Amino acid sequence: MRAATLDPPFPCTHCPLRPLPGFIDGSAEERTFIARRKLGQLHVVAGGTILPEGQPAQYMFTLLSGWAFRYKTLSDGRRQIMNVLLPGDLVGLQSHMLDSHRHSVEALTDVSLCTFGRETVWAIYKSHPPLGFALTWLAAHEERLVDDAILSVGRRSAVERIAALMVHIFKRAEAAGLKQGDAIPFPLTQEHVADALGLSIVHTNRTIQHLRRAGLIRLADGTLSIGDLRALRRVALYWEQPAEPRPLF
Amino acid sequence: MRAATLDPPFPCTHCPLRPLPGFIDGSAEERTFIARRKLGQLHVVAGGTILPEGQPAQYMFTLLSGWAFRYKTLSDGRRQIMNVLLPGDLVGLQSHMLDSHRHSVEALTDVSLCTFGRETVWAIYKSHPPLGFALTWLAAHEERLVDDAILSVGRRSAVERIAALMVHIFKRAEAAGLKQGDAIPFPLTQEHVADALGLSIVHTNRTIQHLRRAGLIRLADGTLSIGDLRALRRVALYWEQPAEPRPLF
DNA sequence: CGTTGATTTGAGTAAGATCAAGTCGGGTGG
DNA sequence: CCACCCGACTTGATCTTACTCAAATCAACG
Repeated sequence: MRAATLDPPFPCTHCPLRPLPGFIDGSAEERTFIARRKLGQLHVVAGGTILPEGQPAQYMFTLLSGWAFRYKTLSDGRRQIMNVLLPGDLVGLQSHMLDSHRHSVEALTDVSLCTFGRETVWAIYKSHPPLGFALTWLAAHEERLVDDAILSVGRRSAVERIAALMVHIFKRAEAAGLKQGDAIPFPLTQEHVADALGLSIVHTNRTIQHLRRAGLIRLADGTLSIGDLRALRRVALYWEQPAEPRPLF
Repeated sequence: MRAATLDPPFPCTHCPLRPLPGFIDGSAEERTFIARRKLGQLHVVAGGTILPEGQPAQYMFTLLSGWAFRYKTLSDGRRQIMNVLLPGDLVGLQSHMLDSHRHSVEALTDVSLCTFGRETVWAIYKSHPPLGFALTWLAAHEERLVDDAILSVGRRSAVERIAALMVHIFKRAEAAGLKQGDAIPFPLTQEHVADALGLSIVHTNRTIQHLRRAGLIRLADGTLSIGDLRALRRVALYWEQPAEPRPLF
């Protein structure tokens, strides 16, 4: 399943993410500090495992391109997806702090990741306090995403959950520069959606169709577009604060 | 509902939490740094609001004594409890990073909190890198708790959820030094349990009774004890790593 | 002693799960 | 080129878990 290669460092000066409006530039000095620390790019094919639950943490990554997701499983195989990971997202910060991976991460599409060594994290705090702060910021931000997710899974109905997830992913993909026209790529299968929302596949399917027939989402061929965002938000009881610019490592 | 008073600083040298085995001591220098930054103790009565969702973040707290919980609500009132807070837990770190409270925090019992000002967080990163690291550690740890919670809510049955919650709270209360004999205080009502697990009150009640009759938990008069921890774990499909010692602010 | 919050019980219902097939499209190998 | 395979998606039928509504109990408290 796993096919991974480590390429020589892609020059951070040509980082495709940094120029996006959603990311904080940081000082030139900080940027070169990060660039120097980068070990290279890891490529993982769709379906491959990026981090395996239980193993000791070794590297930390920034997702450079492609989609991934974070999940846990129960011993009998039931799976819960905690979060979807998009370009710019940090992979493995939590694992790094707690010394071992408390969840798995799997590539949803072919993926490339900027790779950092274990010692980098500590170096950040010691020599670049603002970057240390940024790391905590990212941890707090990630926690907020999971907080939102648990609200959905615990208290929203199936339609509301699907609607909320679609809005959420749409906005994040947009911020990551993935929107083309009025559509974003949507590489999740209905099984992924089900596992993210605590629903069965069958019910997920019927609920998606319901939203499709209501004209609230267009979802086909791995592409999602939303006709009336406000209406979909209303269905989901979902209002988020406008996304703040975020640090990038 | 809210009744809060701010007392003059309780001397950190007599901190009742620091000596507990679950907490990291830190250097004497770090301890005095924290002690100096402490503004005083905030007391909130049971049922009072500690942080209100939506408001700008102003203070950060360490829960010194009592129980609290973190939650979000949907616009129609449905409530999801994300996490229970015990002595030693940091309150409002996430809010601090994201500038405003993305969730509410309510006191479950009468509560007292060590209070820190907004500027303290930044000072930590600038002058005490290891404490900055510890802050991120705590954020990562909190995220792990929510990750575990969403696994329960999304993929465990009602019995499994209740069982997992009981084990989880029991172990955490124990680590916070709250175990007396083989029992811990359990100030949550069944409504709290329901809102933490995404269940209705009625079903929560029946499920708790089920576990009681099976002899797996004793829960009465605000007190919880567990006869056979291993058996309860088996019911919950719940195995956690042994708790690591954690930083304390 | 009435009120209030928490827990409990009963009855009926609905949302969503499970089981079982079937479709559809894109590879793959003969 | 075509048969067939496989994964993703669909559909139908049935069943179960958990929800809703309603009311009773019970203890604490003023």
